[in-house]
Amino acid sequence: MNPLPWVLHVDMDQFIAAVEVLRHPELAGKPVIVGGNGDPTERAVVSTASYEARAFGIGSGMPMKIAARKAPDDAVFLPVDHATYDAVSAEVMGALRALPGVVLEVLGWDECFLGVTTDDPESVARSAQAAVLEATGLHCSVGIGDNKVRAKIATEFGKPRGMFRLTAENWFEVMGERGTRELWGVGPKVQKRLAEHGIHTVRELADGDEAELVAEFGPKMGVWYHQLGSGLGPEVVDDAPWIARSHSRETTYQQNLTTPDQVEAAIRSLAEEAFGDCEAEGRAVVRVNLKVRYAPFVTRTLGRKLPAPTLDRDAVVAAAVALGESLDQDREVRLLGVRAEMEMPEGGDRVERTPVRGRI
DNA sequence: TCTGGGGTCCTAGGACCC
DNA sequence: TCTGGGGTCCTAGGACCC
Repeated sequence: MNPLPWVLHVDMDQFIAAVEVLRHPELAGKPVIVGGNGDPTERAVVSTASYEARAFGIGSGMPMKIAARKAPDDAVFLPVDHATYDAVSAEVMGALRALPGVVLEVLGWDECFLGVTTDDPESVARSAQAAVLEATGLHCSVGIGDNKVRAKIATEFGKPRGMFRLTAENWFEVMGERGTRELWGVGPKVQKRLAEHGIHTVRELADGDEAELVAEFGPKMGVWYHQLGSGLGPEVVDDAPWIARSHSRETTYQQNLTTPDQVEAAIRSLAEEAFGDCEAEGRAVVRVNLKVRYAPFVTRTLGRKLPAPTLDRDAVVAAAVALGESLDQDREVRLLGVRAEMEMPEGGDRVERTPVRGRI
């Protein structure tokens, strides 16, 4: 057989919960729920629930208060511990990067793409699983594809601890009759808009009229969604170091902010922290955005380009505070974020990327 | 019922210039 | 007085992902 280029998608099984069980073995077999500071009465959401907790209908993204109502008496709530997950993630990536002949692209704490040219991708997948288990004691699933889209989607069929191959050959057989929501990059809004055009399944999307999709979603996304229906996507795994394009800070307040003074103090503090990330990288700030959630859960964004790229802390904070003055002062603020966008890296030319957002 | 915090990228529409 | 088309930049907002 001829060696061919393959894309493998490696995804840790219930990563955060598994890390917690690893260091607290007595939790094995119990419903474990990790989120916020571990107090289920506070405003926060679930980061990860163990398989035992999922059996009670608890899942990531769910408010902790709701999870607490669904959870059985022996459930364990734990705080999110970023530093530990960072460290374990680095071990996982290190073990995978050491596999012979692979290019590794990190997607998040608990997942990555591996690019490899081989005539036996399943064998590479087994090696990857063994390497991760050996290095960390954790299990992972692997999707094998002829591009990133198919590899990513394949992983779901391999969970837990398994693998699945999805290519042009079996794409429609596996995905054709499934809903568009199962595609990577199609969320609830796009699913609904597609349905309004009579497109409900993956096959219907592939067979859809591209001009109609472009009219609905614009020149880039229209074409992208159409191709997604056929499982088409980028084939190149890129190991270039990831460079952040923006930094932000966001906080949910346990009590709503009700006065202009409280809002200003919050903006000042968040802007200083976000600026600190830019400063640490020595990268100038070009614009400041303010993201605000009013009660009940309405999001507003305001932004301002700075007169010139700057590393002046006071100028950045002042810009954020000035934006805050145009907020609706009559409404209560529950969650507030400040985003400080940074100048693009030198050279400007950027790798063509998957229009699937959210790198980390 | 109650909804995190970190990101990325795309689009619409207005302002402005030639 | 009535009026073009194209390009670029900017702000605001939307959608999605982990």
